[in-house]
Amino acid sequence: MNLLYFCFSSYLNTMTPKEKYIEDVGLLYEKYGLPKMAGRILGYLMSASTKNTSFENLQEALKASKGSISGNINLLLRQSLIEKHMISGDRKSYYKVVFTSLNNILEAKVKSIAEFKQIYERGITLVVDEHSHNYKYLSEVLEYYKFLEEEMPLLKRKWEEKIKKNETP
Amino acid sequence: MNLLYFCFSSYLNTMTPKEKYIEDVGLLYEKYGLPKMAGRILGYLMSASTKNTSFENLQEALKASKGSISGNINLLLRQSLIEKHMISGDRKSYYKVVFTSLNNILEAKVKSIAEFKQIYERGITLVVDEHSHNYKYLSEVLEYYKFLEEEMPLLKRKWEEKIKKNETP
DNA sequence: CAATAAGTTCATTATGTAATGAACTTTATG
DNA sequence: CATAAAGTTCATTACATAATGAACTTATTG
Repeated sequence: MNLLYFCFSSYLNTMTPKEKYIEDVGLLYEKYGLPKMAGRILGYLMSASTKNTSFENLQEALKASKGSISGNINLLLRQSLIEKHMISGDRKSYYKVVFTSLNNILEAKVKSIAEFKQIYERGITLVVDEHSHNYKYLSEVLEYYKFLEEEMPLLKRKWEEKIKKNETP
Repeated sequence: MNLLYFCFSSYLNTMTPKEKYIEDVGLLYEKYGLPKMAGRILGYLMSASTKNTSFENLQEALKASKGSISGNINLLLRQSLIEKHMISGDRKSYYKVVFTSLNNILEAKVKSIAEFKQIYERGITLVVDEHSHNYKYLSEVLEYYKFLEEEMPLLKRKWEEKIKKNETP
């Protein structure tokens, strides 16, 4: 993208659908706790039409510093949201979104359920009066989280079975 | 809490279990997107042994400014996480955690599922080659979100039935 | 082995969000 | 109706987190 285009596009406030998409993915992931740049990287990788996306590609497309790209790539690698692959005879690193870990989504949910469940369990030990509003409140919420904790593995299994059916019809 | 206690407790790094609890609830909610102060208010309200908690109680317990308490109370009210109640002959406002909206938890989840689903739907329109890694990736994730979107209402119903049984045994 | 490419590290700067506190509005009371 | 209590608003300050960019490491190639 050259300077002329850049000036025009920002003046007229136009973006290609792809550029818009990248920014929106960035914002969505930011909303759910990742750095915006990490989200933008995911947006670029997800909407990429070329097979191989390098560090350099990302830097140019997202117009960000090496440091930021490097840091956020490694964050995404640690969270298994992307993976690195190499091409023989080429010293660059290439990245793509991870295909396998769909259950990551549910697993993250299960984790957060466990965290809240613990907080409610602790809370209940601090409320002395068993007839109080709070005691009843905390007990019920706790029940709900226990329910969710039981149900999540069932949901996971249900998904796995559905996949199996589709693969061997 | 007097100054002497404050100096001691911070110097020795001791906190009552309740104080520790309030801070931990604050951190947990901060992690999931609420301002820390809003989380601390929830922590205080949840672990309160007294029936009525006023604005003033909160301000004293959390050692925060009126402005911060006010802003965060109203945030929590808007999100239906707490509710206000009045006492006749008393011009103060009192607050408590909301008992009813357990399904808020699931509903928030359903909303976030819808947001991600939309992002994947948009992404798929940007990837031209139907045999590419990304096309397959986005299609599968999209399937998964559709599955979750279908399952959530079922889960909700299951919970409601479980509650009904417990109420009329 | 010098030169360069690829990526990392980290001190500095920038940005966004939250808390503060003083001034203000609203409501009640003697 | 003056006074005070209860809470809100908002400009300012503080804080936490992210991005930058230059110096650095590591690997590669002519």
